[in-house]
Amino acid sequence: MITMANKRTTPLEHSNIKGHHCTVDVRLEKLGMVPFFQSLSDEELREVHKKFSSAHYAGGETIYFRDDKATLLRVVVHGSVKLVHQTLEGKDILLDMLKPGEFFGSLSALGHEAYTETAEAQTAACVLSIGLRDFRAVLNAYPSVAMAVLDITAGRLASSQEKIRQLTTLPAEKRIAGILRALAEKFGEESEYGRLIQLPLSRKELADMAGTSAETASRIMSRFQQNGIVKTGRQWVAIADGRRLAEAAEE
Amino acid sequence: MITMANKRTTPLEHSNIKGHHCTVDVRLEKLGMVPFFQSLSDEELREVHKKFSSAHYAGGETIYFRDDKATLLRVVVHGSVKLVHQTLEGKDILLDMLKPGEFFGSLSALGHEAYTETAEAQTAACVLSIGLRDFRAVLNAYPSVAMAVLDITAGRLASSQEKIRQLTTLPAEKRIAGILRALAEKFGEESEYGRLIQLPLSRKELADMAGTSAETASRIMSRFQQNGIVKTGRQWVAIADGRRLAEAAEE
DNA sequence: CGGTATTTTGATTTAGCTCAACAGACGTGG
DNA sequence: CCACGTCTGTTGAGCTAAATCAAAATACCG
Repeated sequence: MITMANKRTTPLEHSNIKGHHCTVDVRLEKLGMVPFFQSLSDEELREVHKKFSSAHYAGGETIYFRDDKATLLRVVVHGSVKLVHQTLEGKDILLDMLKPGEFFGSLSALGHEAYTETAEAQTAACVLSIGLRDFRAVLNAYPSVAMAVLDITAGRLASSQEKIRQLTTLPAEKRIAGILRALAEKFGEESEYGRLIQLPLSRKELADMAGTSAETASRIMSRFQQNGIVKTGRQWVAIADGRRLAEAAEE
Repeated sequence: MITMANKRTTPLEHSNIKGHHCTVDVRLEKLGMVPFFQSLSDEELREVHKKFSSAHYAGGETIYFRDDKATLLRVVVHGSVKLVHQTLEGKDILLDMLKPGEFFGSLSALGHEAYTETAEAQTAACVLSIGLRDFRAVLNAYPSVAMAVLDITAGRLASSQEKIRQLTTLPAEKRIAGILRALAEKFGEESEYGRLIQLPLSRKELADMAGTSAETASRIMSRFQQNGIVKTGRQWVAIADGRRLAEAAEE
């Protein structure tokens, strides 16, 4: 249970992780928690782990840019990473926010393709990476891993199509409500304000996820707060009334 | 080169395929053309083919409904199939249009999941299907096939995210222009009208692909026709000036 | 030739964008 | 610890692309 004296001070836990937290032990442990490596034995896991190298990023730091040559597949070990499509006119699309255990980067590229999005550490983050060639070798060696990766990718495709549906059929308010629900599900922790989304989450980011403008996102959040559905401040959001939020997302 | 006397009569070739066209020979030949089976030898292909059964659908016929229990993976052998998200208010989202060699249906479901979209034969179509369990066995037996399926799925995820970008950043006209380009690329054949999209393609379908209304799609198509960019009639579209269409899709 | 489905076109409405100004929070350095 | 500058968020006022509503016109089908 997180508590704060001053209502408006950010209630987020700032995990001031330093580079030294990414020890081999932590990395191995986290790698075993990655969904598609769960089928591996400790022995196999240790073998696979050798192929990975680790890196640490400060919050806000870019991990790779769109159109960079895609050579690595990465796994979030600690912190959170966001995937962004940046457009020419400075309008961003926030595609996904990843938490430990999720992978990103290149998959299909047999070699010389480029990343289709930019990856940025949202909080301080520890990330493992493996060369594509090595990863393909792992997939060949362990069909169960390949299967799991396929399942996850197919799942992401389904979510992406669901998002298209929401963009074309739902008004901004319902889209935001849906996004808040998903974020609370994924990053939420109980707090005195309700289910607190453990991420620095600005209006602009919400807007970029919902495909709307920061102003519209702000207005909608104000309305939600007035109605007692959320409690929110600068860079943070907590769900005060999940029931009513679900209703607001209702179609 | 397709020619027609009357300008307004549909210039589409109506492939009046009958059930008997889906012979074993044709099926085997087509299966070999499927991207993810290309790595297999004739021997292996014949073996895999045994697991498939075939079905024929009339144009407009539904192959499966959203929320049906997902048990089969299917491959288009002849004709075209469209994948649609139907919403409560009758607003459809056209997710994809598939041509021979492409697969659809369930992938990840290890068992008791449901289809996330509805599949409908757009023209008369011949479709092969394989039980999920059998397909997983094929993937396990032939890692190269699993790899190819993963590549294709990752590619579809990228397209889907690209579509999200277009929906949130581009005006309807540019989205339609982009869609016409993609369709012409995939289904186009040269004709007296220019590159003719070999599909029955209504304004409503275009609208459902672009996430706009049929009226808006109609207005945009009229404008394109006035400018000499396309030639179009009831249920058909041909690209008269690919250059200018590309400009219209420009961002 | 009548009936139906598709497309076009017009008129009106509106959600949400943009522009603009302001206010609150945060951090930093004095 | 306070003053100041810089972000982030709030709020208001118009504006616009596109939705919706409503006919009419055109193409296809038997």
